Amino acid sequence: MLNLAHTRSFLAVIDGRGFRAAARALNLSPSTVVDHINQLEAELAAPLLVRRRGGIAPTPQGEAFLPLARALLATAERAREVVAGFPLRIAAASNIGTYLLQSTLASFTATDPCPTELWIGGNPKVAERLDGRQADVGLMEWWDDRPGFLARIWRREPLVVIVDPDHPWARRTEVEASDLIGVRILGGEAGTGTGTLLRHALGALADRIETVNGLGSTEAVKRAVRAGLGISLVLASSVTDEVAAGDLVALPLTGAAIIKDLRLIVPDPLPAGSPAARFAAYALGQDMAAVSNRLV
Amino acid sequence: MLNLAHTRSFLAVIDGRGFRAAARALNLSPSTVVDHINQLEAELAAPLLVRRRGGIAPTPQGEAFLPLARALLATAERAREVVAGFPLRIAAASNIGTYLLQSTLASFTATDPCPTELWIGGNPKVAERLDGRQADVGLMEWWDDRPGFLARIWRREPLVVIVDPDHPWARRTEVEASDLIGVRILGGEAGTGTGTLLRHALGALADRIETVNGLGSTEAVKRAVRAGLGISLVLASSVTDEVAAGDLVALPLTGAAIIKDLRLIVPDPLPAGSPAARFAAYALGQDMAAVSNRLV
DNA sequence: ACGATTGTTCGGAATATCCGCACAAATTGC
DNA sequence: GCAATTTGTGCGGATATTCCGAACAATCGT
Repeated sequence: MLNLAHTRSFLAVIDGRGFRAAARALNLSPSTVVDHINQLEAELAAPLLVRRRGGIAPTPQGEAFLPLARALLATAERAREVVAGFPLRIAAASNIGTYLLQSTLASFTATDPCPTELWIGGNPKVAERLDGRQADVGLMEWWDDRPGFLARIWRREPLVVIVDPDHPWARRTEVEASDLIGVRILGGEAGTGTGTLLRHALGALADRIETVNGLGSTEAVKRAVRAGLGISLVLASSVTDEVAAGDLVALPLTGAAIIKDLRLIVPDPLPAGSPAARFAAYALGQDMAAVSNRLV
Repeated sequence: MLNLAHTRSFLAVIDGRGFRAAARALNLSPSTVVDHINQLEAELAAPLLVRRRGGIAPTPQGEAFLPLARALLATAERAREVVAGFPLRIAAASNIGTYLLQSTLASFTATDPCPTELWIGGNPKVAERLDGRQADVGLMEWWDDRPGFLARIWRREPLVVIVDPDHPWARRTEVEASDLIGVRILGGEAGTGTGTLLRHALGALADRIETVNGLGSTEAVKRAVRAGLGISLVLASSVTDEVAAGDLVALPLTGAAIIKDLRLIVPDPLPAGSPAARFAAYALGQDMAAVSNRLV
């Protein structure tokens, strides 16, 4: 089978009018270029170059091969560009995508200027997009270990209790898990990420909490809390602005700290050097392949 | 650098809708095909195939790569065809080309149907064509060891004395070298292949022979001998027809047999498997590479 | 005639290729 | 249902390829 590296050497020899110049242009040793040409000639079973006193010249076969060789290399280059041109499609769960990912993504694209597409939606939708290969990287609050993917914990974000500034707890510096009993908690209903986490953290007290559902987004929850409709548990990062502005009060949970493990998911045969691999390496601060059990 | 063998495996997997079928089609083991796809994905830094329950499917990148991969393989194939389509250009000295080569060439093209071109001319012209790369193989009576070529003795043909049927020697069965003294010999003048050979074989008697020049071709020599203008020394093979028909009498030389070494010449970096190499191997009954000191 | 340059061969270390085997998961057959 | 088959995959190692530095022959410039 024809070898593109050998073909490239042939073109370099023609263009550089010599083996030495070709070797210099390709960062190879001259003897390697000689090897390449010899193998190319053996492969095509025809002499391609006449080595003569002084310079070199293509044989008729070499002359005929020349445009095809150029086409070959150009096509290979175009293939690389076309494939590399595909944007990195990130799918993130809404609060991750809205509050946490932006800065990471901005600094990533600053160091690695590859086109990216960020899609934000609910956790199940993220999983769905990963499954349907509509996303190259997923960021979500849980992962169900379905096969064909690798999952790593990206960040461990604590949940904080948020109350409106007029709430009785507004002056407190922390909240005990047991304080949550009997209080109306907005969001965090059973089945959601936060809800599951909440019930798990409270243990035996889990069935005595009171949650209100129907509030889709974190933004809606925040508005409801500010309106004094109840308290809530959200990612600390999602309320930094409101806390700074005095619109909301965030209180850490003590006794049973609730940590949300935010996971980064990639399809398992993850080609090394691909945008997805580069982003994962950047986000995790380490190469994903380091912990993968596959050749990537 | 992109690898065409890997690319071919990719196409085979797509076309065969699976790794196993691809491996079968390419006479490879399935694990090799897996390797190829993995390396291709690493090379292009993008996933190309989704391995799913049952079958496989190309990713968007794979879909985009597909036509380029096909173009790549098609171009490589066309390159091979174009280069292979060049005819084998044989240049032969006139008597070799006229009397000896025809049968060899005919049986060669019967076993190896590659397009051939036979050019017949004088010995110096043959060397000239080799030097100017207008011939891929040369067949001639001597070789001056110019660099860049390999020479092998193709055949060792004895020269015979030919006389016309009415000549006093016509009833003899052989001729002594010393008999040639004082006899008018047509052709064989100093400087020609036969002339040099003749003088070398006769040794001390060399300066006592009488040659007539001005007869270019062997055919002209034969006509002159039949006309009783003198005798001559020619390749035995060049007069088999006339001897059989009784138009000429051929007599072997004794005492100092004159053997003409017919040489086959090819350019030195002789690509293995090329038409020239195949012809040389066929004509010599052995691979030229076996005695070459180069990688061919 | 001399050194500088060029193409080449040679031997070796690093690397890639390819396969047989074994395993896991999914599919098929009964 | 459950075993048998099929399919993709990971692993280890025999084999081949790749690539280089060093040394050499031939050529060119001056």
